[in-house]
Amino acid sequence: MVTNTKEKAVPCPVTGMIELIGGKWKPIILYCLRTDKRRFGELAVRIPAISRKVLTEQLKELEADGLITREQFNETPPRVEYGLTTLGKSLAPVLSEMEKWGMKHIINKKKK
Amino acid sequence: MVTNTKEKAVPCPVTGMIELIGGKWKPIILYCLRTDKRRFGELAVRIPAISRKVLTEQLKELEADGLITREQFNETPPRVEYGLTTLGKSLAPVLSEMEKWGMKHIINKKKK
DNA sequence: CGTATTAGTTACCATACTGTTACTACTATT
DNA sequence: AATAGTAGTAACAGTATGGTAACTAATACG
Repeated sequence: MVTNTKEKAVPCPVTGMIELIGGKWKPIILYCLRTDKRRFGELAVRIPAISRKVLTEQLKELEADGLITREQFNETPPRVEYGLTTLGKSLAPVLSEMEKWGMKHIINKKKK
Repeated sequence: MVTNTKEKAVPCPVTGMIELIGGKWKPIILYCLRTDKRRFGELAVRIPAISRKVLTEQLKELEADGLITREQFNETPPRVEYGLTTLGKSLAPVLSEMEKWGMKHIINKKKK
């Protein structure tokens, strides 16, 4: 975004943020991981609307962007745990504000 | 999102929020309107990467969702001003957190 | 032996999203 | 008379995103 039309374009911090977590699912996945590490199957249960394929893709992207960690245990059946990196944890205030807003303006309205 | 796997699915506040402002452009548009009302052309200049068609669409959706107002002046050449509604203004803390995060973790990293 | 479990992958398809180009109406300016 | 400016719209095209179903490996259980 250009913040001053008379000067050069300035990279917008909001734009940069959207590029990282802008997907339909990423904020939800991060929100789901905010307190604990979770296994792939756990995430799938907690976010029922997402397909496993898309969940895999989103997790890969989040890992590539350094927001989450992936820990694989070579057991049978296999076990994988996802958790937040320091960078991922630093998103907490953002997610928390989103949660607050959603609680106030969406959840309450639906009850009417 | 299901917040407790043993009970029924609970609507996730983050999910609801994403549905409203989850697009690639909506947070940026709202961020752009956070301080002042702006004309269509102004928005187009400040967000150069968006096409006019998509800008029109996104503005319509935001208006339909009650987040922004549209004021049309029947002059020649025509003038239209967009601004935030009370609901739109209530998003300020969310956008502000996004801005802070972006400043810290994206803008600074690019300078390296 | 047949089935269940976990965390995926692969192939294929449908829809959503985004972009480009050209066009509108009306007036002021050159 | 031609051009510029505003805020779009219409038609069309391409890309991105998301979904389904079938399949994998290794072991445990009945």
